[in-house]
Amino acid sequence: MAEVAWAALSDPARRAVLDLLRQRPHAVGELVQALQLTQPTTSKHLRVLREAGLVRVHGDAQRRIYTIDPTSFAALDAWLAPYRVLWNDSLDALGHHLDRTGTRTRTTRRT
Amino acid sequence: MAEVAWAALSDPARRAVLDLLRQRPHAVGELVQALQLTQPTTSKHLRVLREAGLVRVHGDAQRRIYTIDPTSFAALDAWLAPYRVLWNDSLDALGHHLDRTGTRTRTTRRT
DNA sequence: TGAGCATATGCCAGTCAAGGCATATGCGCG
DNA sequence: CGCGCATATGCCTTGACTGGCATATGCTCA
Repeated sequence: MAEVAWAALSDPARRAVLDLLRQRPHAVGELVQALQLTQPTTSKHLRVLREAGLVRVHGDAQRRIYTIDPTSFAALDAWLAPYRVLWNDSLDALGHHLDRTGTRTRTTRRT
Repeated sequence: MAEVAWAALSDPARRAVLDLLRQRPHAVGELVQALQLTQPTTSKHLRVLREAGLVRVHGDAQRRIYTIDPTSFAALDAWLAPYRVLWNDSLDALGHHLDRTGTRTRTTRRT
C-alpha cells in the first residue's frame, strides 16, 4: 500500500530533501543548491517523492514550490505505530525515564 | 544512518514478516508457511532484516527463532518524529479533535 | 513573438536487489 | 557415527533504480 512511500524513503538524498522541505517549502533550484545535486537528478527525486505522495507541488509558474504532504507520512506512522509500543516497553524495562524521549506529539524542537 | 533499515522496510514481504514477528516470535519454517514464500527467499529476507537491526535471532538450535528488535524501530521513529507535528497540525486545522490521534507514546490501541 | 530562465523528461550505462534453484552448514537423534 | 530435518548461502538471470548528459517543455518578460 504505502509501498512506494517506503521505497522513496530508502534513499538518503530523498530523506535529505524531505528534511529541507520540513522546515519550509523550497523551489527546485534551492534544493539543487542545498543538496549539491544536479538539477535533473533533483527533479527525478522529486518526482519519486511526488508519486509517493510525500510531497506536493504548489506554484505551477516557472518556479515550482515543493511542500511536504503530511497525509502520506501519517500512513507510514500508522504502520509504525503498533511497533512503538514494543520499544516503549523495552525502554521502560530498562528504566529509561527520559520523559517521552523525543517522541512527543507536538514538540520537535530538537536541533 | 538507518540507511539499511529503510531499505529493508521498502519490501512488502519484509514488512509482512515484521507484522508476524510483532505478534509473537516465529521460527523460519512458520514464516515460510505463513507468507507462502520459499524457504531460501525467506531466509534472505530475514538476513536483510537482521543486518538492518530490525530483528534478532534467538535460538541457535535447529529452529532459529526470530524476534523483533525494537531499537532500530526507535531510530526510524526518531526520524519520522519531526514530521509528526506537521500532520498533527493539519489535522488540528481540520478540526480533528481526536486527542493525540493514535500517536501517543505508550498506547497504540488502534485495531 | 522571441529570448531566456526554471524545471522536467528521455536515453544510456552501471549497479544493485530479488527470486529460483541447488547445495552447504548446523544440530539432534537413533 | 551416519541420517535427516531446519536453515543458510552461492550462483545466475532478470528487472528496477540511479546518475549523467542532452534536450524538451512551460512560463515570463522585453
